[in-house]
Amino acid sequence: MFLSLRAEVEDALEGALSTLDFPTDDLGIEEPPEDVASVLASSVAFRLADEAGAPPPQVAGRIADEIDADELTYVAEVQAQGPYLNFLPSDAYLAETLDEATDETYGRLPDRDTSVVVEHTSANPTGPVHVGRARNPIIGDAVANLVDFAGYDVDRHYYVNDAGRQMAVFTWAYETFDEEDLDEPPERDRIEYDLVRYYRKGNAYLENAPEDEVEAAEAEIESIMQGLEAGDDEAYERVSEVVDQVLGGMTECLARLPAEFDEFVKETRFMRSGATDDLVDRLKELDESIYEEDAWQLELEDHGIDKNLVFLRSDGTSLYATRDLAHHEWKFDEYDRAVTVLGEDHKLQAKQVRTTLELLGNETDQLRQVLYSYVNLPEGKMSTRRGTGVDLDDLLDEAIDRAREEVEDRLDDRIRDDELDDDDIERIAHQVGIGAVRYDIVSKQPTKAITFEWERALDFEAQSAPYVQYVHARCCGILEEAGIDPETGMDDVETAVDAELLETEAERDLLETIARFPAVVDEAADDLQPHQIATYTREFANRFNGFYRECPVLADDVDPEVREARLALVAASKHAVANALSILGVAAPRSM
RNA sequence: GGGCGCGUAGCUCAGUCCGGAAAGAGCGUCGGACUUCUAAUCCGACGGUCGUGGGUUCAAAUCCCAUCGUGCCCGCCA
Repeated sequence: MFLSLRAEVEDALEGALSTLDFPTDDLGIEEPPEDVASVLASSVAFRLADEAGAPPPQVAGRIADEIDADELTYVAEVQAQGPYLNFLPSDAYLAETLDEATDETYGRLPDRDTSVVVEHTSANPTGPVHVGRARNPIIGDAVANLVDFAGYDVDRHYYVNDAGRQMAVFTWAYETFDEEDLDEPPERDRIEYDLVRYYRKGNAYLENAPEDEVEAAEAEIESIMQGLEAGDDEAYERVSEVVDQVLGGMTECLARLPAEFDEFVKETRFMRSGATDDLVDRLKELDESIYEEDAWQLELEDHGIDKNLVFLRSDGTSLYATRDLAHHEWKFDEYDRAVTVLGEDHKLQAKQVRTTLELLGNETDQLRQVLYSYVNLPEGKMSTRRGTGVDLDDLLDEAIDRAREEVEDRLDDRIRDDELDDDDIERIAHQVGIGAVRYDIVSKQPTKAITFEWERALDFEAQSAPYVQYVHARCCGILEEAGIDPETGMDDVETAVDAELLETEAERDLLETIARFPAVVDEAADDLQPHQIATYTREFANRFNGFYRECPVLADDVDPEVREARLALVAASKHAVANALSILGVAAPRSM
């Protein structure tokens, strides 16, 4: 609805400016500050002051006079306030918003008939997911949800690095050592916690064992890598035994967030299919290709990249980057667009990949990269190989535990009786605990550095998930009290209500905020920035709480018609906040 | 040394791409509001030369230049 209003304002303003013989290239349309009653404004009068030979307020006045608001549907009035033009919303605007928003899918944009693959997480299958990389699945999942909600057909991919040296090391260690060689029991009863011990053991061995033993081990590792390169089934199966098990465990951990995938794409796939070999041949043909120090590389200096991209080692094996190029060409074949969420340490590599894909004749506009910076510990980086770091499972467990304590404490303090049973408490603890962890991460710009601290990560105070979740619970509470089941009975809400009955400022503010939701989705999806949705949920919650304070819905002294209108407003609010939370991947509790 | 991020209240952050209305939240501090549709809420107060210095503009947190601090990267690793 906001988008229609905006289009209408643009048209009207453009018309008025051309009638007055002013240029129309920049309409200066902007969103006014909060304390101004309009929904859209324009500062165009500043720019026109010179040309008009009059001060901005006078110019604004002339433009306002030129627009006949009676001819506009969504604009009730155009006011010149000083140098600014303000467009006030009409009742029709609010009525249509209310009508649209009482639909469950409110905010979802029309299908664009465009497929998008969102690749995220793609952590090496070496062990438990740690918090250092937890931003990736959380941001990645939210980006995928966002793009999906914005009307694209989305597939979620996890690109599995199963051909790198570390997987050969892991395979060798898994085959070489036995349970009794390991120092510690698994930290948790799940397969990746068990197997990571072999990986750590293998790495420690390679660092500390006598030289001749290390050499023998290296020979074995090398033979695994050569086997993979040759597309050898036996090597592939040996590595897969480790990869599939570890990945299975990691998938369970990620599912707790929840972050789920449509497909796990292994990089060995592109070695076995011959795609990597073909790609190497094509790379060799490029003008930028050179053969130096026995290795094939690409000189990208002319394209603003100082570092050469080696694509074939002197021993004839490919590199991660080579396979990733083949992987990207495959994605371009299968999808209209590709989005990759990756850590900022891959930035240079991402640039090389993009440039090289372009040199190979690909349309790289369809590739977008979302970069985030890692979460570090106060004492430094987290590492699976060294076993330093906080496991994501532990963080989630702790968050749930603290949320449970919180629920129980609050239950004791409650003035009202809430009929929360043990299942409710457990459900709320999960929704709030995990929601808080996700929200904390997804609500910030991904490029900001984060240092992990328990207290901060587990802060449930306002401006975090529970604040927004509570608004949803309040909506559900009102609906239930009115005899409507928020999960199944939302169709029972009377939607053909008179929006003019919503006459208080709090009601209109809330409705205007609801009206902006689809526009927020549109812009956030364009920018691939889910944190814009989080910012919106905060504003929304703020507005809703204002309404909740000022406007009783079910009280006895509320006029029945006003009651219906307010109930519709609550239903609309419920949909807006539930959908916004679902984009963020944060649960929307029915009670808390 | 070079490339790319980040720097806004004591703390954690929106706002910066696309310049406009005396800079917005939350936490913390202080003071208020539960016989009311759930107080994980709300209301009020205190708190800022938007890292620093220049420039462009009618207008700069936002654009340009310089500078300082900080993070990441600069492997025939992934």
